[in-house]
Order: sequence, then C-alpha cells, then structure tokens
Amino acid sequence: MWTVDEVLEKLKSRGYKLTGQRKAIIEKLCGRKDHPTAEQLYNELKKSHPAISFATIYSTVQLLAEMGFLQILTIDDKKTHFDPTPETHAHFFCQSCGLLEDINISQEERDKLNGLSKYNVRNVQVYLYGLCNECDKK
Amino acid sequence: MWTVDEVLEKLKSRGYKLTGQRKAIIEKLCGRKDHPTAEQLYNELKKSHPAISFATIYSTVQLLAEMGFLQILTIDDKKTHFDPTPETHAHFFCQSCGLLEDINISQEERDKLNGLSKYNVRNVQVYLYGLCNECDKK
DNA sequence: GTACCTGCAAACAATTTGCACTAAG
DNA sequence: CTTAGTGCAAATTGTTTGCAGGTAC
Repeated sequence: MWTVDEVLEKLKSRGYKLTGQRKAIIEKLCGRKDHPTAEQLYNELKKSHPAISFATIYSTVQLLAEMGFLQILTIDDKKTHFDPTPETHAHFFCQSCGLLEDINISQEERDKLNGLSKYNVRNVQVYLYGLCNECDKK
Repeated sequence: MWTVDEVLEKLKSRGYKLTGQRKAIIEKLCGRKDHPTAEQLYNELKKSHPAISFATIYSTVQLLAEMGFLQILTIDDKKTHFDPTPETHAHFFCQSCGLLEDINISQEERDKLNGLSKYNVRNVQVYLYGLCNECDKK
C-alpha cells in the first residue's frame, strides 16, 4: 500500500502539478479497502471541494492507474470501480446486490497468471461472479 | 463446445420460442473462435436479416449467457465482447490495438480460481492487459 | 508569465426500454 | 388465438471532450 506523500512525490517527479484537487482525491483514496465509483468519490469530495468535477476525478484516477497506484475495475458492467490497492488480487461481485469484495491470491498464483500469455502483460484481473450469502438465501 | 441443435433444444425445453432471429444469431456464433461485439453481429446478420435489431441481439445474447452457452466479456471498457466458448479460460487484451485472444488454463488452475471465494461462484473471468508483440515493438 | 489543470456543459456511444406490430406454437 | 418476441426510435447513463478561465511553479 502507498502513502499520500509517496504518490505526490511521484507525480512531482514526473512533472505533474500538485493541485489541491489531486491531493484531495489521493487523500480520499489512501488506505481505502472499498472500491468507490466516480460518483461516490464525487459526492464525498464535494464536501471539501464543492466545485470539483467529474472531468478532474476521471483524469486523476486515470493518472494514478498509469502510475500503478490503483486499479480500474470493469467487473461491474454498469460503472467502473476504483481499487486503491495496486497489488494483484481477485474480486468477487454479487450479481444480485452488487457487493464487491477483495480476494487474496497467493504469490505463486499471481506468477502463474502473469505467465499465461506470451505477450507483455502489465496487469491481471481475476473476476468471480455469483451470489453472496445474503442473496443466495433469497 | 456446443452445436446449434443443442442450444435450440435447450431453448425449447425452457419454453422459449424458436424464432428465425434467434436461430440466425446462434448459427452465427456456433463454432466461432473470435469475440464479436453487438455491432459486429449486427453487421453480419443484416445480410440475411435486413431488419434485425440491436434489441434482439442483446436480448438473445443475454439469454445464451444465462443458459451457459456464451460469456459476456467486459475486458474492453468501450464495448462488450461475446465469447461463444463457455468453458472457463483467460483472455489477453492489447491496450493499444484491441487484440483480444483466448488463453487456455488448466483444469487445476480453474478449480483453484473457482475455490477462491467463500460465496457461490457461477462464473470466473481472467483478464490479462498489456501490449501484443506488434504494439510492443512500436 | 506560461503551460498545465480544472469546471462546466455539451457531446458521445453502447446499451436499454416502451410500445405497436408480428409470428411461433 | 395468445402472448412472447421483434423492430424501431427514443431514452438512458457513465464517461469523454472542448474550451475559457484559473493556478501551480
């Protein structure tokens, strides 16, 4: 996991400007274990930055993904979710209630997945779809 | 892999009507190794069924996915791709040119992935992102 | 001072939906 | 006959874009 300073450092070193909005987004994501959507971040950030825009959120998140600080998940076909944990792991998505949960996978497993393709693989996603316990009962 | 008759059989047994459009879509998908989008199917089907609509394509594909004959891939965040091979396997997506390729994974690996969650898992997707050889050279 | 960023609103595009008509059984 | 399925077009919605003004450095 990363720290706010670490990310700011890297942004600076790559010549990006450290704007208030970027800092706010990074702080909002730091240490999170959930998988917010753009809308969720927007609503949360509005409190401290009433004029913040989706354009800024999307562009910053894109930047963070390129720098390897977060993952953009397409597990939910309705909207993208952002995962502030950059290390490869799997995700479970409940097709009924939308529950989105991290699943740890071993280093051995990660290596195996990475080696599956003959191409230059930058990123691996493992998505499990099904019903969570709550929804399975119904 | 499935046959056209097998799918028609199952549709019938579940009380669905065997329309010309459904048959055409199923025939168009049968045995394919690529991963067409809705638009691709639409363009191909227009030749034999000039009035076919996206509504029909999307609803039929949805049906086929529910019955386990195809997978709906969200590896490309721009559009969904349909994979007529229902057995669990991985996919590679070139972030530069959009190449989308099947990758075989062993039964052992599949079992391992399926067992990752404590929940009732219906479907597993493994997406590898990167650059294909062509794009990597540039 | 000068790029780069941001906010805004409009644009975009894939998918979904409502409804009148058609055809499978 | 009856009702699920279809085609059409409009609606929807998450994300992207263009541009004028703002701000980090």
